[in-house]
Amino acid sequence: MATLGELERATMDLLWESPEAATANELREQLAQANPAAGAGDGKGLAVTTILTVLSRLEKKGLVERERNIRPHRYRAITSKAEHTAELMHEVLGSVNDREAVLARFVGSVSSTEAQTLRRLLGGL
Amino acid sequence: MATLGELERATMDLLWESPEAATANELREQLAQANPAAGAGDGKGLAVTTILTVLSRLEKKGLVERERNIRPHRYRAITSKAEHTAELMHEVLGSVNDREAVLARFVGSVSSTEAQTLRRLLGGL
DNA sequence: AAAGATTTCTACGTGATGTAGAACCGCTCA
DNA sequence: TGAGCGGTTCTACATCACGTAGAAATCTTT
Repeated sequence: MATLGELERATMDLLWESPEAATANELREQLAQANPAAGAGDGKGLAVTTILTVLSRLEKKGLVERERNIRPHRYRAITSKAEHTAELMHEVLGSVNDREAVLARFVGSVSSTEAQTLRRLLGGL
Repeated sequence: MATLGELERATMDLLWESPEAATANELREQLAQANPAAGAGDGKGLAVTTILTVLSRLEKKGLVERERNIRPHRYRAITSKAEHTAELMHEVLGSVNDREAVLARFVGSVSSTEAQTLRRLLGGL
């Protein structure tokens, strides 16, 4: 799994929140809305081609898929954000030998309520 | 926490395994040993300046500190690899709103033995 | 002081990412 | 059916991170 740039992440966040597949233009507008052109306020935000480029790259990275049959292509996230994030965590964890040591520190610095959540999720109740 | 390049990671791995602080030259040799010059075998591997540059960057990133008072500066990792990895995991987790959803998927895709480990670590026994 | 060891500065190549113009393509409307 | 138009792909440039290292500056040691 690769690391995402700022615009890539913003785009993914929109796609992750959208239940429906979105078009590049829709995303472009949502991005403009969320990002009121901090600084040089040109009003319309990014160019559509920019969004399309980013979407293509995200597709290449396997995070996004699109419907090519309809004309304004519609894009959707392939996995949920939660799924993706969990995978990232596993990936990080997979880069070490002593996994237990890492897990120990990981759960060690979790809030007590979250620890509770974890116990529940582990079926330990 | 930033993402590490290949050489940066290799260097950190050496520092993480070393109980003593190491000099750039020592690291240079260890890297040459671990990496038998795959391809153009020049024998001595990377230049010392290369190692020093990488170490400076790692220092700037807050992963490494050095003793400047003695002459061949000695470098040491500031945190353990386990600590660092656990922090990374927390960082990833911190980038979402629905933490529980992520944790659910995370523990859901852990081996049963590892789940056992987690329960133990959580004091659930 | 000269020579050697060590560190800092400066710099270049490459790849990822932000950003977008130019060109191409299919559909609609006059 | 030809001109436009919205939409997509190609190509391209700037910036930044990282690998890599020479040149220059700075200790150490004899």
